[in-house]
Amino acid sequence: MNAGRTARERARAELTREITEVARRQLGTEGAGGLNLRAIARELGMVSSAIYRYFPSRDDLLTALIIDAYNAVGEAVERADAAREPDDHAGRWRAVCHAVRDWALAHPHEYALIYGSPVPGYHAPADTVAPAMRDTVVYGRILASAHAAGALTPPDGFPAPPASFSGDAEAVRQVMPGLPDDLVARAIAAWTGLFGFVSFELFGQFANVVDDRAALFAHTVDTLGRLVGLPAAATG
Amino acid sequence: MNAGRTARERARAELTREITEVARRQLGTEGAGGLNLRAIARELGMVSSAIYRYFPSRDDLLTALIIDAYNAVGEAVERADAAREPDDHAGRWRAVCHAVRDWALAHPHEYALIYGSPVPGYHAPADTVAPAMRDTVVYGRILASAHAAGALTPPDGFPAPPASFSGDAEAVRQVMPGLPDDLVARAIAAWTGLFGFVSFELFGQFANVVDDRAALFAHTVDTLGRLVGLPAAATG
DNA sequence: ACCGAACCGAGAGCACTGCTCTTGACACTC
DNA sequence: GAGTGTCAAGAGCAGTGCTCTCGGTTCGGT
Repeated sequence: MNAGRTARERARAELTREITEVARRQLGTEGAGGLNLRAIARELGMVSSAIYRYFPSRDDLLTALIIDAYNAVGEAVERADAAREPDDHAGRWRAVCHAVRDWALAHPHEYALIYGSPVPGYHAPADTVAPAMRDTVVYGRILASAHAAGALTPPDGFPAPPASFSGDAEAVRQVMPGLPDDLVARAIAAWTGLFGFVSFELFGQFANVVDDRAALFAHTVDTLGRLVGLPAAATG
Repeated sequence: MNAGRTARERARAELTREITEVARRQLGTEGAGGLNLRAIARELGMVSSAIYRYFPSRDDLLTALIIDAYNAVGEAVERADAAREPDDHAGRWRAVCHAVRDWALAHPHEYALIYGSPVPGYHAPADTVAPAMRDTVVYGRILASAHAAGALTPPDGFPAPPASFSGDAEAVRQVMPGLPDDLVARAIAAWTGLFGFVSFELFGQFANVVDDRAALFAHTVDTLGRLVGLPAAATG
């Protein structure tokens, strides 16, 4: 997309990219909130006010980083999913979950930026919602395809969702078409459970409690997958 | 604990309390990171440097607030648990989960402070670990007592945790004695799932997706409770 | 080829932050 | 009552996000 246009525009695009790059590195060492326009400018050998030619405010820079982060985790998830055989639904689920955790462990501050507490005073603009959905879409696709293939055999003995849930279930079915209400509810529980685990691990809630987090995570993923009806013991 | 001592010491304790109180209110409107020593001083009619007589740094004030928040949620959970009949394990589980969510919804910024992304540059001192355990201890006590009463009938068809998990399970059994490894693993999944749900709800991940969050939460709590073996349909 | 307009970086400056240091007044202890 | 430790106040430092103005460069239309 960078091909044509004037020299000025190419320089602008290049500098914009450099700014976000330095900002992302600064985010990696300092965390959000420690994001420092003047330090970015210093590292780029320019003056702080020049940054404002490219980002009208600190929040706009943050928004760019948030979108990047959503896209990064979304891409990681998509790649992990694509690497599996399409009808290996349990394998895809497992791969996707581990992709989320691996990405989070590799980019803790970016994970915190999108799945941690919202930055004070910052309110996400509409541009973020599409990238924010990428991983969820993949997740829904896996379950929908598993359900369509008749590969979901959810364990019973679990309560049914209340009738009032059917409206929300219908909305969620946009990303996982065909699933009945009770499986939609379980899918949400599994999805939030996944991120709950990763957040606990990343934010230090497991300190001095769980040591072999990788093993427990793998087992938790299997348990949550089983909850939505994926087959229990596959090869991996 | 405030009874004796000199007037000076009482004044000091009083002012310390007032500072944390104003800080907590400021936290509620601005969120952490927006916590502003000068504004606190202004509201108290004193000069900013005077604050440093009571808290050596902004981080120490934050630590006090974190401890307060852990204690607040811990107390809410303890109260919810105590209000139920001791052998109504499903009811206690449900009450505890709803207490967590209710408290979080009532104090979103304080929840974010302790269960959201860690504050940049801040590292929790040891004083925080005991208050941080209060809710977990209650949770473990419920499951342990349910297990001891033979009230846990976990659904089967779920995978067993790997043998390597037994070490961690032994450690976790300090707060839920008697539970077998597989139930310890499921208990952690349920606990992280609970906070994953609350975090998703509070941090905006459910926006435009789930509408009737209270209903879905109640059902998720029942589902997670069933996962660890609590009876499915009780009166509530 | 030129010329006005748009864009650019530099720099000064504003209001604000956390934090430090010094000063003079007060309260408590002996 | 003298001496000592504690206190709030104030000035000040280094740093922040952001605004505005200033010359220089580049672009697009004529």
